[in-house]
Amino acid sequence: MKKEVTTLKQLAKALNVSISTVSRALNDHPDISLETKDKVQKLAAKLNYVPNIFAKGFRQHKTNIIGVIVPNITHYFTTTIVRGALEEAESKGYRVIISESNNNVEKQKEMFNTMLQFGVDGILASLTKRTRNVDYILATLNNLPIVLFDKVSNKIPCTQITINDEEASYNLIDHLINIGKTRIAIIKEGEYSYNSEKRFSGYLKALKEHNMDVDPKMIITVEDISLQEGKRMANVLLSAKEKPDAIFAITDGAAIGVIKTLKKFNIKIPEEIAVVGFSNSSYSTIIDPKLTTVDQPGEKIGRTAMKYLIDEIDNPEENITSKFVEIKSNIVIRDSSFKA
Amino acid sequence: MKKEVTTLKQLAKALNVSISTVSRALNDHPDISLETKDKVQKLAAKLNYVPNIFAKGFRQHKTNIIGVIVPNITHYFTTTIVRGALEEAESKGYRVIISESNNNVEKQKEMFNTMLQFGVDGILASLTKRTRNVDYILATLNNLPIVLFDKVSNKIPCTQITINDEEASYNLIDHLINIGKTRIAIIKEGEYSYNSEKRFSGYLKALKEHNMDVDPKMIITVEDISLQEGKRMANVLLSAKEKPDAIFAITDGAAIGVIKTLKKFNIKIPEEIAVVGFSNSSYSTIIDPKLTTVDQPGEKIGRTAMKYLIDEIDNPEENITSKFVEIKSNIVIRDSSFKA
DNA sequence: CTGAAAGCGCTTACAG
DNA sequence: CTGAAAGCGCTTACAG
Repeated sequence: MKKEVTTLKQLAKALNVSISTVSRALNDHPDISLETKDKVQKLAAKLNYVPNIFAKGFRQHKTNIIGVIVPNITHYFTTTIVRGALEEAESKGYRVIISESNNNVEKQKEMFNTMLQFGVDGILASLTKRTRNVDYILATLNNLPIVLFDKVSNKIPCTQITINDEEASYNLIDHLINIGKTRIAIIKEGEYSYNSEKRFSGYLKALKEHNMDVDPKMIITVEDISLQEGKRMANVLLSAKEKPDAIFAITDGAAIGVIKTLKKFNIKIPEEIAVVGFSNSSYSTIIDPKLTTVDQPGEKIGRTAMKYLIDEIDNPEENITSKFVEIKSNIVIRDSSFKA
Repeated sequence: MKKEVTTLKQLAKALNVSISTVSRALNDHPDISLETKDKVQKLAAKLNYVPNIFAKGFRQHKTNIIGVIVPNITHYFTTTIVRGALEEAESKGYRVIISESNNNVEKQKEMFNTMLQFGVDGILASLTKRTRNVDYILATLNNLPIVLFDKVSNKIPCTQITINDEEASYNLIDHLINIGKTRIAIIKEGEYSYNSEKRFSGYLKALKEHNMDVDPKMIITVEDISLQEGKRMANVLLSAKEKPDAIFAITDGAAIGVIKTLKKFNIKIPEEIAVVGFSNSSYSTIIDPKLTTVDQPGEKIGRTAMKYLIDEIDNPEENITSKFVEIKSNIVIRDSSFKA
């Protein structure tokens, strides 16, 4: 079905010049006379000539395609990152192939391979939560620039873009302490989760700096954090002998689960128990009370990551090195922790 | 930086056979002896040979890449469609290039052109709301198969996948009437919006079939429907002499805006005023009361659309024809319209 | 059963 | 200032 498309050959024939000349004229090569350039370009425009990117890329070992791998494309935060990455890529003449790993390590491995096979110029990836084996990623890194974002891994020596998880988390807890909370619980994931660990260490740091005790009963670790787990773990926390007066759930989803449970028991938020989340997802203003959380600038993360990647594609360096870039995020204080 | 990759040539040299033979052996061509196939395939595996898809595609005038154009990639419904489309495409050996038109007609036009230039094998698109000029799409359609989904246009003779908007909307209104509502308002968009019009006609149809009057005061049309507009328009409806006893907002976002306003005025939902939306977005269970809405099976829409597209790519037909496919959606009754 | 050769559309070092 | 030729990695009709 693909119809005939104008080629250099046809232009050359119509104008009685060589293909080389047409190619140069179209690429504005300095050698070509203005006159020739002019007539070539006019005809090209008239015949709607578009270069065959793949012939070109094939020739130059470049496809102008960048692969993006994300664990779950339905997450709002992810889509804002993708949007930023797309904008940046398109403005520089690149196209983006997207794939979803569904948090499945096997699928992720397959993605890296097919991306390589499809000849992408570089890969932007956020890893699945449980990425243990990174051998194939290291192997890929030998062939292509890779930039990681959000879910990164310090086992991979490449550029990694994250937000200031630890600092933001510290600020959240600091805020809770400042409004008088003294018994702050956290709902987090295990040490396999990069982001969770960072947020947890921000939590610990804040408590320590305020000389507050760390009560193991107030530290809840779940396998896979979610709204459901938030609900469940709020129940667990409420059944403690000494209840918390604030709960930090390391994702908005879980924080919303917590709020739902607290509301069920008619617990006043934030007076009896304050709740804070992380992400500033679009849910955070739908829920009542509106959620205090950390605003993660997704588009900026996406743009920044793509910028670094394209830069590495354009200026290949021999030695691959780790580089950690933190994007600043800010806490957004709302009714779930503070009533004006 | 792109490193050396194993090629047919290298395999041929190493095995002392011709490139043709290697190519055939790898493609399991019946002419080749089992013995040869075996030794070629073994070495290929050992050297980690992956075919260069672009050389192949270039040769065969096929890229195995499909372009997907969506108005806004951050919409949850859109992401579920994309997920379905990705799954289907990947299972058939295709990759997907995604681009966002940001509901901008100029950008959309550019997308179609660069997709063409990048040599995609087909395009899957959801159009921007205000697509008037479709000339360039018709021109593209001459070169490539196009399948439209969600935001479609009957001005373009191609396969179009939507949900049963009219029917679903009819069912919603029917439900409201059955629970005793008699004064049902609708918040919709103008006639430039395909989906809005369909939903509106379902509304009218239901009223008519129940012999209910259509009160123009109960029909609110906004330019661009959103949560904010939902809030605003709920205020307008509340200031009417005769208030509605149910409000149908044609998107969940707007319905949530309506609920927020009603709650502000302490109006009982659903007793005084019931609220229904459309989409079954993830917000619909976050809001209190949970929202009655229409579940749109996004993944199925995506899978179906991609299936049709790939089918058209594989079996090109000479004459392009319109084909309308409706995916069934179901209403989900929740607290905002019915208290058990 | 295997190979030599042409060609997909483009760029570019070389020659003039 | 312009052209002829090689080559990117692959497939396939043709020949043997």
